[in-house]
Amino acid sequence: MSGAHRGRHAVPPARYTACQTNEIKGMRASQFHISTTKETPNDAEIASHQLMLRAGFIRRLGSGLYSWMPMGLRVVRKIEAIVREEMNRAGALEVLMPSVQPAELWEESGRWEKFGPELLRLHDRHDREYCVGPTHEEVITDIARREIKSYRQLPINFYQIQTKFRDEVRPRFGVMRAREFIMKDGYSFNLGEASLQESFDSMHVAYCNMFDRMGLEYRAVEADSGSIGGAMSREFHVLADSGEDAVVYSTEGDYAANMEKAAVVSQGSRGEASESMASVDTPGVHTIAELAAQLQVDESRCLKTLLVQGTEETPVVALVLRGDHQLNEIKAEHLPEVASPLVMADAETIKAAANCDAGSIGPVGLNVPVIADADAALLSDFICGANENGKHLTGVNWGRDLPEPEVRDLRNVVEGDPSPVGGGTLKIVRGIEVGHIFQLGDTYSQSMGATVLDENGKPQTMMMGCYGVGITRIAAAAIEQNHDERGIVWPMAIAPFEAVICPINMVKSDAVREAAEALYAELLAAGVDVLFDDRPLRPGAMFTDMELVGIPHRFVVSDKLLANDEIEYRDRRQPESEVIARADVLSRIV
RNA sequence: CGGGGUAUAGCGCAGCCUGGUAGCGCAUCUGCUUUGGGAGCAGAGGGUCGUAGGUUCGAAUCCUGCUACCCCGACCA
Repeated sequence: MSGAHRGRHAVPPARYTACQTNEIKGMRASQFHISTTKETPNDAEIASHQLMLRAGFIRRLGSGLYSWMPMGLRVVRKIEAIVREEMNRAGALEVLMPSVQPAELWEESGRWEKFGPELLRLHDRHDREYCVGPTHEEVITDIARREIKSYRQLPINFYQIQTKFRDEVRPRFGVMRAREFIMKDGYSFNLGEASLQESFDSMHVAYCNMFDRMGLEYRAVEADSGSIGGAMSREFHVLADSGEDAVVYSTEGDYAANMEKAAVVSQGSRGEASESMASVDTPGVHTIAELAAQLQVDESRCLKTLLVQGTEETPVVALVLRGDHQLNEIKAEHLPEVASPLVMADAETIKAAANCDAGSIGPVGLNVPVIADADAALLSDFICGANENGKHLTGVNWGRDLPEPEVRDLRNVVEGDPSPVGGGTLKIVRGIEVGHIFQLGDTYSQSMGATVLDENGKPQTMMMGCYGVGITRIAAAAIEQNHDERGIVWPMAIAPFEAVICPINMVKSDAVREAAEALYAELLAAGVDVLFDDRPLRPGAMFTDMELVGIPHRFVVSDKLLANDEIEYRDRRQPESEVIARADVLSRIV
């Protein structure tokens, strides 16, 4: 085609080259904006928030609202570039949808009602209702139903990288949980489950590629798919001690799951009853810890009984767990007998149902349905509340002193539990959720009428998958995982600059200036994204700044070193610097 | 939305208890010196003390309302 049209141009058209963010490489510090602080802002709680503020990456505008400053934006752009490349490589197509969305679409899907106050709603001058998009299922489904008419156009996967707004109850931790944030959201449209599974699998691979390239330690875990139902769902967590989620993984095999989802495999069998049931006085005992301490027994021999809201037929349900175990609320609210979302019974309800206060409830003689966790059901000669304030029962046995309970998996897994898949035992670590992929099925396509004609000319509702990545959250998560007492330690792929040149006393030494300029030119030519710190700063201030900002490679140029044709090199992760030959510079980074 | 806390210069804080007209460190600006781990000296600029009202001769300080922000519990990338 170029040949056919060339003749129409008096001058040959310019040759367009690929333009990616990374093409704009290099910077002189004197031409940039670096604003670091020595002191930690007092409202920043976690390391990433503190360091991003101190290093001048972000500035707060209002609650949950942050501006990205030039240094920080470089990180965001690099993360975006990696995400974009991996999405494109997986065959997804980039679009850009409006962030303001008409209410009508949300009414069609039913979410205008369902999505509570987290949805920021607004009116235009004609008093029409809109929302600022927290996500884009409605818009993309609207696009798909207009654009996609034939099964021949499927499968197709659209994505965008865009600002989202969620009116979080409590924004915190800086950009980790902001109200406005940048997200990559993608949506696949498929004909049939098998095709959906293929799209899902390809996204799983793409996500692994992204996080691998970013140099992050992460885990893909099984997750609860929420109200949508039994569809496939995977969360991607960056591992960091400050993470808000508990991630469970097996010491052997690939099993990994969110704590919410991790299944307990109950083992062992119930012992013989050897004691007879007796009542003991336990004045002032309200917790399992107090009970175990007073009776000199292990918490695992005690039962805790929680009353929760049930259904219309049985408004109150008792959930029974071993004293040392924690209730898994997600598992509980999935039970048909239990209200969803889970609501703990209030003091009045407890009084009415058990005739006592919260610290003294027990399953014996309790006139509500009793559902026991599998491990609680295995206990014999156990201790539990007597449904009378200040009293507990000892030597209690299922089947003898009270009916056998309904048995379910109700608890959180604990470290050392057997893995439900593939052997090994479970470990628990903290994670920050930075990605989530799941199969939506036909939830939106059904309610919004997104169909295609199949090969028989029959309309078929498309299946959908939904794939999210928290771009700005990744920046924060990467810092949580990679920092030390001096500042940030960026992985190379998402560092604001890959290397920095620090000249010593350049204002006085033309030799240092010339050598630093030459090194800058050489690194740029080699394609290194390098910052030339040409500010007239003393060395200490310069080093401290660059370590706070977290640039992975540092080259120091000084008269002393130049005399031997040497450069000092320091890897940000290493405790010491080393002197290397001038000629070896490139070998350290490229 | 419940519970707790804070609001004084760009940032971090003192002053408040016991009212008398605002101070320290960092940062900023000027000059000189300094230059391998956040330099020193000298000087300068910058605050209607969150906001509205009340008490008082007089309020940063005492009282009341409001607002904003932060922290702890139910949501999510």
